[in-house]
Parts: sequence; C-alpha cells; structure tokens
Amino acid sequence: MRTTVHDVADAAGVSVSTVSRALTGGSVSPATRATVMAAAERLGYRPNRTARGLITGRTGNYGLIVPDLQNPFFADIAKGVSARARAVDGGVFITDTDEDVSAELEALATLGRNTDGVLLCSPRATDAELKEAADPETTVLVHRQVPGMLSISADIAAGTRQAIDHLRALGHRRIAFLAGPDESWAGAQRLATLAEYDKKPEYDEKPESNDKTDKTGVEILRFGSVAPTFEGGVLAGDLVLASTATAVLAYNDLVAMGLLHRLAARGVPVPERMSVVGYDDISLAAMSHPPLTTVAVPKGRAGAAALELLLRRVGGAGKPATTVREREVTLPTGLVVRASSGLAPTTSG
Amino acid sequence: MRTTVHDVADAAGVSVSTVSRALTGGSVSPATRATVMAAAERLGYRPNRTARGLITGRTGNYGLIVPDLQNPFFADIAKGVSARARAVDGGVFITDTDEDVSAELEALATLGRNTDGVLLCSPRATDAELKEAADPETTVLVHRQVPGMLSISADIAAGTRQAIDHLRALGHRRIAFLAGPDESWAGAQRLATLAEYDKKPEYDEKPESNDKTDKTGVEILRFGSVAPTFEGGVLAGDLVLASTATAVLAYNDLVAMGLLHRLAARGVPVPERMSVVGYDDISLAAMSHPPLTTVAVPKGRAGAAALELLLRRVGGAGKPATTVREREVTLPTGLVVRASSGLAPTTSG
DNA sequence: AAATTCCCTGCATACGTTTGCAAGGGAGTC
DNA sequence: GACTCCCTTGCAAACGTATGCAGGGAATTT
Repeated sequence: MRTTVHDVADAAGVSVSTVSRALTGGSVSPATRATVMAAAERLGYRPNRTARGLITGRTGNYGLIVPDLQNPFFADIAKGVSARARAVDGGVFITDTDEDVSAELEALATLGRNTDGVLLCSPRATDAELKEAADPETTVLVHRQVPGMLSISADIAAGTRQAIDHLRALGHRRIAFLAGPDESWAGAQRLATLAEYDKKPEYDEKPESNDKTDKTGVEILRFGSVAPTFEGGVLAGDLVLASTATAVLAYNDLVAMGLLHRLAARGVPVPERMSVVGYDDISLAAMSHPPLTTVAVPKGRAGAAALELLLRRVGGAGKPATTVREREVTLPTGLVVRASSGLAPTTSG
Repeated sequence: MRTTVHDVADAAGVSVSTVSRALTGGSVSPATRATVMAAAERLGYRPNRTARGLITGRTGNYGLIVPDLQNPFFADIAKGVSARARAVDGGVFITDTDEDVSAELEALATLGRNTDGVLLCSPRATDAELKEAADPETTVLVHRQVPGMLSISADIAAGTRQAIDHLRALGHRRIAFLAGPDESWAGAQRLATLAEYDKKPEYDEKPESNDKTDKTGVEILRFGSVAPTFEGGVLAGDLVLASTATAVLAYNDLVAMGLLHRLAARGVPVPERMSVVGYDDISLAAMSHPPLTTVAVPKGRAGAAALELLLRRVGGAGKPATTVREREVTLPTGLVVRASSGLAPTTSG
C-alpha cells in the first residue's frame, strides 16, 4: 500500500492536518515542519493528486489533444507543453485522436472533466463544433483561432507573404501552391493571404494595411487539395511539373518533402529547375535533400504559451487575460532559407 | 460547476447509488437504467475519475515516460500507447524528460503515485537505478530489458543478424557499424550480436543456439560512439568513407539519414559505392533519398503491448502474467529492404 | 499579575464516487 | 394463500487530502 498522509502523521507524531499544512505551506512551527518533512522524505511520501484535487477543485493536470503524434509538427507542440508542465510540476494527459474529429470532441469532454483545462490542436473541426464542445474558460486552441475562444496561433499571413516575396525576389513569376485539406483552418489562412496577390494593386492601399510589399506581377497557381502527407507531395510532383510553375509553396514540410522526392525521381534538379518552399520548419526540413527552405512556425513555443495562458486563467497566478490581444495570442513566423529555393530558371534554359 | 452524480440522481429521481450502479454496470432494473442513462446524457455527465479512483484504488490513468517526443521512434510508441488507452477508456500522462535521467526517475516517482502503472522508455538509466526507482509490479519497461522487471522489447539480435546477413549476401565483406551512446541498452544488444561475427566458427555450434547462419568471412568495423541523431550520421559519413568498408549498419535511422546526407554531399552514390542500412524503420525511412533499407522494430505495437501487459496485471482483466516469458515479452523484428542497399562494388570498380 | 492577543495544533467536515449492508417489494413455489 | 427467494433500491461509510473552527499555550501588554 502506498504511504499516505496518515503514515507520515504517525511517523512524525502529529495529526494529519499538521502534515498537510507542513507540506502545503500552512502555518506550522519551524520545528514541527522539519520533523514532518523528514518523516515524509524518509517514507518517500508523494501527495496523491487525485485526493488533493477532489478537495481543492484543481488537479494540477492538463489535457492535450492532437490529431497525430506521429506528425512531427504535433510532436513538437507536445514536447513544448510537456516541458512547461514539468516546470510547474503539472501532469499532462495527451490524447492522439488519429485525425478523427468525433474522437477529438469525445476526448475534449472527458479531459475537460478530469483536468484543470485542455489544450486543443484541432485543425479540422468546425468553429461551431468547437464552441459547443469546449468550455471557453478552460480550453485553449493551439494553431487555430475561433472568435471568443482562447487561442495561440502563428502569423500565417506574414509567413506566407515572406515565402512568396522570397520567390518573387528570386525571379519567379508563376508559383504553384499545394493546398491542403479543405477543412483546415491554417489552410484557409494561407489561401486568404495568397488571394491578395490576385487582387488589383489599389486594394493594397487601404489604410489599415501595414503591408507595403508589392504584390503585382506574380501569379499563384493552385493545386489540390492534396493530403498533407509525404504521399500527397509525391502525387503533387507530377501535377506541378505539368504546369508552367517554376516554384512551389507546399502546404507543409511533409508535402514539400514528398514533392522533392518525386522531383528527384523524375530527374528535375532542385532548385535549378524548380524551387520548393515548405511550411512549418519541422526538424526533418533541415535533413531533406536538398535542405528545405520553409516558413518557420513556432511549435514548442506555441505549446508552452498555450499552457501558460491556461495557467494564468485557472492557476490563480497573475490576473487572467481579459483583452482580446491577451486571449488570442499570435506568435511570429519567419522564413528560413535553405537550399531548396534559388533563382528562377531563365526562359532560354 | 460541473454536473455530478448527484445532479443526475435528482434529474432521474433516484439515489446516487443507483446512478452509480446504472453507469458502472451494477444490478439495476432496465427501466431505471434507461432513465438514468437518459438523464446523464442530457446533463452531459462524465464521471470524475479523480473521485472514482479514490475509492476503487484504480484511476484508469497510466503514465508514459519518454526521453524525447520529437524523436519519431518515441512518438510512434506514444501513439501506440495512446490508441490502446483510448480503446479501454483510459487516460495517459506523457512526460518528456528531455534525455535527462534524473528527470526520468523523478517522473517515475510522481507518476507511480498518481497512476495505475507506468510505461517507461529509458534507454540510458542503469539497471540498478531502475530497480530502485520503479515498482516492479506496476512498471513496464519498453524496448529495454532488466531481469525481474516487466518489459516489452524487440528481438534486436535477430534484426541485427538479418541486416548483416543481407549485406553479406550482397557481397559485402567489410561492414561498418556506427555505434550509438555507450549507455544505451539497445546499443549494447547490437554490439553483443555483432561480436558473434568475430568469433571462431566453432562458437556457433553450441547446442542452445538455434542460429544456423554462416557468420564467417565478414568483418565488422566499429565506429563511434556517435550521437544517435542526424548530425551524428553526418559526422560519421567522413569516418566511414576513410575506411575500407563498403556497407554501413547505422545505430538507427536518424543516423543513417545523416550518413546518407553526407554521402550525397561528397558525391558518393548509394548504393552503388556504399550500402546503408538503418535501424528502427521510423516513418522517415521510406522518405529518405534513396529510401532506406532498415531493420523494422515494432514501436506502436510495443507501446500497445506494454499497456496491455499492465492492464492484465492491474486491470483485473485476465490473470496477471507470471512466467518469465509472459513478463518479459520479446516482439519480432524484420529487415525491410529498400533502395539504400545493393550489391557490393566489384574490387576493380 | 492578570488579561489579551497570537500562534500553533487537532478535530471534524467536505469533495464525488463506489460499495457493503439492509430493507422493501414482486414473483414464484408449495 | 403464505412463505421464500431474489431483484432492486437507498443509506451510510470510506478513499486521501485540505481547511474552517475552536482550544490551548506562550508571549506580550496594561
């Protein structure tokens, strides 16, 4: 049987209340505290979070729901969350829903009941589903934004612009975009930003836009939707080669790597004949052949920030976030230029 | 406030005990059960695991400790565990220890107290540390074996032999082995098996060995230890090229991919001039360039099996494993031949 | 020196759930 | 028709911890 607070109390010759107070920082005389601490140490006592949570109403446990742990993107987020949780001595339940939205909602309900709050990576559920299933006070969305809900997301628009502007500066005029799943929130963000490049120049002059880059003279060719996987990229390779595009912005790094693979198999040199830019900057991106130019998105940091946001709300530490800016945090993105992007081929070549 | 069993009882017009029994499968009349179920459904009731665990002594929660979630090998294990846990409606705490052994032991103590049992991926702690920190009845080691403790591991010896025999059959006579960290249990297993190839032929005749393959005529060149990472592989590339080896067995796939990367950078064609074999068969292995021949090790399956072993012991379902064969499970491995291994170059070439 | 204050400690209760025990009622059997 | 048996249900206790409340003792004040 595990040692309980009673065992410690007996060993120290005091009551259970004193033990509890000694360990949680209540008002106890220094001498008693020392005795209790010694006894607890000697017996290897660890408080039972379960029982503690019952009375305090807080468990010190948090939930994280991801569609696929095998996907490095989510693995990175999980690592960030875990690291932060360890620092505050909290536990984190991780549920892999295998890309199944209904499992996601189910996990949300269960975890919501058994934790102090849950971090949710849900690219595919609808806004309405999320608003209905989640407690807006104890749920924070990661890499997704829904009005009125707590969220940590990345500045996808800025990242997308950087990628296109990079390719444009290299002389590319026809750029393919490999779209991901239609339901994906992040995918919709990318498309919305790319649509700017189709607009007339005067649209860029609206005063609220602080985006001064020139968006003319480049044409975006949309392909897909493709599966957001290596296989999806392989498939897209032939599509892209059949077009007039000289550069490709992939939905994510996995797709970009599949694309690279297919291009290599067809003997197309990268970046000499085709530039490839990925999205996310997962660790594999640096290992690809050639190393992948990609839009870096904070992952571990987003996970840590998400937990932090939760802690401030339920943890009592500091005042809870109130303004929209505090409730819906946007983290910066940045283009990482590696070897897969280069000058556009000359028309004569 | 969350809905409790009391709320459901009021709504259904019965006592809390009846609600409890209706939901956990006690003896209740079909009519009342239906009423209770309906009320529970309507109120969105989820039992509080915390409180349940307090009385039953079982929480339905399990712990998983891994050194690095970012490493696809452990991500795969975590996914397997999560999937199995979801099937039995259990929760799983995942702790990423960031390769820190002391954090591992600390997590083991905390999780051991707050869960029904913990799954431990600890390649680097010593046997003694593990035996002291872990409860042998509720801890199962994953991909590691310690006498007397529950474990799920892979048949590393068989996998290693398959890899070497494969290369030997392709005509390779001098094979480099890239050793991983010295403390690694799996690494020690690989080395022990490779040592067989250095022994005199008569050693293979000992009756208890069911291994009939010819181990003569091949020389193992050991390099390392190298870090078990992509970077470690890059580093090893130059070492291998400076030797007379015509084939390489890497410590794991990450190392193999780094090696591939370096070989490509130095213009060495694979497998024409150098064959490369990895270990683990992580999902990236199929995406490398060229696709990697590698020893497939069960990962998700190992995770699921580990949880299964735990469930049989503490879950009450079935009789707990008693024989050594049941307590220390070994899963099969198998070589997956892809494009990175081929015929040995002719000496004239 | 007596009274007041404050610090420390123990007792008892509460948290949400499960479960042993006992009571009630309906049906089946003699 | 009465008795027995079993099924169903409610009451109450228990799990391990935290905390309000009150009591006791020492220290400080008048």
